[in-house]
Amino acid sequence: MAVTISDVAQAAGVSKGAVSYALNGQPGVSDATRDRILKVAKELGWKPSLRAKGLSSAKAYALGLVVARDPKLLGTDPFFPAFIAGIETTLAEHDYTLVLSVATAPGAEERAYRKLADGGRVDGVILTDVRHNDSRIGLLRELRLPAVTLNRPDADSPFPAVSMDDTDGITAAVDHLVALGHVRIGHVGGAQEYIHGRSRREAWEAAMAKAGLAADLFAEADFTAPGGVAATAELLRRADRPTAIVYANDLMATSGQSYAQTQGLSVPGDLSVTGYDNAEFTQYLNPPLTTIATDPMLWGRAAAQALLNQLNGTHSGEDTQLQAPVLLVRASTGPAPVPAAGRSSPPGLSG
Amino acid sequence: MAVTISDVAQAAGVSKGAVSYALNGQPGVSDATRDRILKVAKELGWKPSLRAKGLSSAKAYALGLVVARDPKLLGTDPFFPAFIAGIETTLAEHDYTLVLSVATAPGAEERAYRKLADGGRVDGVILTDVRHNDSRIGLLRELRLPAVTLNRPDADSPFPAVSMDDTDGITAAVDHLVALGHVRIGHVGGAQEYIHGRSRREAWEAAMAKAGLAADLFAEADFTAPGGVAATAELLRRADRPTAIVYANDLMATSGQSYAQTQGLSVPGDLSVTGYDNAEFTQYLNPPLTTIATDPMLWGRAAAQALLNQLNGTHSGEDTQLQAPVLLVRASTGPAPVPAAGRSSPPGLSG
DNA sequence: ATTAACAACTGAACCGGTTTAGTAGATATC
DNA sequence: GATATCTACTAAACCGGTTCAGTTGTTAAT
Repeated sequence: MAVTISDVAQAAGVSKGAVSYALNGQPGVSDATRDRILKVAKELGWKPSLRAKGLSSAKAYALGLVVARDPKLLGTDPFFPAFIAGIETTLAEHDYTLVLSVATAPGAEERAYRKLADGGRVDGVILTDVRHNDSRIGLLRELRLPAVTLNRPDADSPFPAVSMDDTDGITAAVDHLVALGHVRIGHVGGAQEYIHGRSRREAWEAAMAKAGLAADLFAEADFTAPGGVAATAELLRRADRPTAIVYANDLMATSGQSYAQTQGLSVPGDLSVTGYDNAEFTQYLNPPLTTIATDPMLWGRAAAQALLNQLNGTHSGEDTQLQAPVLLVRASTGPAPVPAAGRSSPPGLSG
Repeated sequence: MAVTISDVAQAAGVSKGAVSYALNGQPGVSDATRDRILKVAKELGWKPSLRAKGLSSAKAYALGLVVARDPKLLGTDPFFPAFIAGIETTLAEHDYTLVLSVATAPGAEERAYRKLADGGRVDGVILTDVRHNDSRIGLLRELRLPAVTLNRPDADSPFPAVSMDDTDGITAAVDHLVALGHVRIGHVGGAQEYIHGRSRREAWEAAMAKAGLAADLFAEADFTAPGGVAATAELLRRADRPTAIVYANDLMATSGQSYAQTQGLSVPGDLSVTGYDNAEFTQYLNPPLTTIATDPMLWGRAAAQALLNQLNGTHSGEDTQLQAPVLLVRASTGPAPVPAAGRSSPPGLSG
């Protein structure tokens, strides 16, 4: 068997308690004794059992993350891996690990949170993809599970939030398009059930209003590629079809751009396109995608830190506000097309 | 505080031991008593503490996965999210959770495994991205941490493996290109340090040999987009440049295709391209990418199952062999170009 | 000189389960 | 009728830490 605290205590000629004090830097042992104990512990290669520690101190030394996504969609989202990497960089500095749960089926999400809470597997969870009137907030309160939310929920939430304002990025995209002479700038939004779906649409509306333009070219989609195609098709069918579309994420922008091209439109000649997230593949699209670069890793770091602070009681009480994302201009945006005399539709869109 | 086994015992008028027997379906209690105990437990809402269970039964009820990747690269890989989702579907049926570790810095990988092993945070780990002479195998043996590897390591490994043969997919891609009349079929390989990097190259070589073609158009890259660009550039600079390139993954194929297009080559007119993985965005490329569709979710399921089997001693001793991936033909592959008389290079490649 | 305060430790209780050893009562064995 | 066997249970040890309540020896205060 592995070496335990008793082995160390015996080898050092002290009691278990003394070893515990020595290890945890608590008073109750002299410096000389502490050094001796630590030396013996090192020699024996003692690694305190997390299980025993957890039992006696009623902590799990783990944080939970439940990702609710269609598995098909999961692989397409560049956010999570980087976000998780960010969480890890924070946890690596503390004695915590990350327990990841993927809920693919409906209903599985709540079960996942209960599973994490029930046996005391985690000390707290990070809530992503916060929804309008998110039921998870009540659930977590009922389960007495500490949490941190990504962005502040619209419903009343007792949990600290780590926010990254969408407004600036979307505003920058709209401003960029306006500067290029675009007037009919559409928006393909993510599911409005998600607060980041909403906030991006609201940011688009606000930016349009600021520019004195009507925000009437909106199509709701669901952050997926097929959804992006459908929403793009809908916007392009309109009589006053947009000359530019601001998408709520890269995947929809990618599929939307691809769809427009198959319809005979030139990007950016006939249609300018912007994404959101700066997924790496977007720079290899044809044309490379103008998009908004967020920093998911930083977000992960901050969220984990906020949760740890809350757990050890050093939470400031204020939400963490992260730096706003920046617009990356690439080749998918260009000057607004000059309307050709006597022809209102571009080729390929006659249907 | 939460309700414990003692509360249940007291409420049911039995000893703690009886409750434990009743809960775990062990003999030692009559059916009548068992029912009564379970009923009381349910009424009180008792959820046995995983921590206590873990301490007394010396189990963590968790599996570990260490992902060693540059954070930049992480978000681009469609494999992991789906793979993890697969692991979860298996774990959901058992009382296990997944502990995820992301190692971004060099050296962090070994630390991550040690961290998981030391405190007894996990009962076993799943090893992905197995490398040539992978040092982790010795490490895990030293740490006495059970494991399952994805694909069988080339070095001697005591751990069961879950394998998905690359050969068939790559062979199908080469055959497809040969059928289209291609003769100079190159391969942009992943890092040859990885056994899946090697096996894909070997599969390409074997398929070329089978078709009576020379396998001399090889360029090693590293599974990243910039690497794909560099390797593609190298192949296209050759005097006998390829008319088709089989890439070891989608990301390199994407960036390689993009690079070829910027050099004035038409895909597939001048150059046919195939990927590997079937990342969702590949169908929205311009042209959509011919690629090889694996099933990472299935792989995750199988790996988790194999590890659980090993942990409870029901491991069969044989490696699990998964179904081979299939070729998805899309528009990035087409007939080999007919050499134009008097011109050996296409436009744009004069430099 | 006496008491108080304190530092440095020990022994034991405790966290919430599992598991072993033991016991009482019923039933079977000869 | 004495002994063995089985069932259904209990009490207590145990897992490996943390922490509380004492104990001892030393220094400070009066």
